[in-house]
Amino acid sequence: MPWKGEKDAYKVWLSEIILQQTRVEQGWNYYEKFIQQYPTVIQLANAKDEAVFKLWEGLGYYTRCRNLLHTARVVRDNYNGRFPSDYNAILNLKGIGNYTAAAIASFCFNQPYAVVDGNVLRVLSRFFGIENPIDSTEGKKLFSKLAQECLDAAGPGEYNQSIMDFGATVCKPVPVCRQCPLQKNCIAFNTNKVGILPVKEKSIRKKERWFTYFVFSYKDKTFVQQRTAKDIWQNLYEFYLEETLTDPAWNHQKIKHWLHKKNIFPSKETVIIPAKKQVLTHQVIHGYFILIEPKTLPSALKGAWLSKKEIKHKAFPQFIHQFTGKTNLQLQFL
DNA sequence: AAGCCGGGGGA
DNA sequence: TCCCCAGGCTT
Repeated sequence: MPWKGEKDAYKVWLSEIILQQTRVEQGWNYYEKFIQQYPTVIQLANAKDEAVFKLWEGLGYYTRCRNLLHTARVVRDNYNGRFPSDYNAILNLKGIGNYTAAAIASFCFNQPYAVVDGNVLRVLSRFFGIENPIDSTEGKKLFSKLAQECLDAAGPGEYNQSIMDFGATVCKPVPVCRQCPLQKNCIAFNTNKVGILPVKEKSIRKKERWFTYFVFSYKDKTFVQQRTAKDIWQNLYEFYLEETLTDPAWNHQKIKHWLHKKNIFPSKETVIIPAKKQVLTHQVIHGYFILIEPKTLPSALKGAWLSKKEIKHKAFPQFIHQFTGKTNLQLQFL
């Protein structure tokens, strides 16, 4: 792994935050961009929020970005720009939970705290044949206690790296038992339960939502607004949004009617572009982009009219980015 | 204790 | 499709 042996707490922290629920191949370019742009935690702390969100754009779980900024500023202001080495002090920083605190404490300061992530849960549940659900409260307690007991106190950092590497390369979701050096003592292997471990009890129900984005452009500017509600994509930007519970099935007649109610009159034929659906953790977003050039500037909209250049510096969710970023047709329109 | 938060890739 | 990813915060 590219970060092997890294001791700089800023770099370890940054990479751990970026890699939370994120594959290495997906997150590593972002890590390198961040380090290049902000080589020290002080420089990150001094950055403008919008610039950091723009750098984070596309990574998902955007509260991580908000917490990243917050913690960088706490480290700058309360810890003289150096990460604390005490486990509980690390744990108290925003965006850092049990896993990340143990990772920083053991990798950077060689303290005896066992990491428990998806890899570790898989390895422990299989090797010891534990069928308690890993997402139950008892399960979490049981596994973190067991992990702590297994920890090699002589080299906690190296032990933590090793068990995660093992889970990532051998004891994978679909494991390579044939190559496994622990096969002989693995309870799951010997009782033919590799396929059912680890056990999870909760399954996520996904909610369907329909987003119609009206892309208003007037002269060389486009209307955008920032998402502030307690909902997905907080702090990111978007176009004018109309949400429905079912497929609005837009056609030109329906749009004309909708615009008329809002006292908006297009100067030319509108364009309807079905969006590519976006699957999130708890919901599926479907929708449309409807391009409109009004005759006069609609006054009722609460937001900003920005030029193409200004829009480039704002962070948008991937659902919108896949639309603004791709084709020339849409770029010309913007 | 349960629900919520993105986006991508592999089987 | 479904599952998983070097998880954490809010209610």
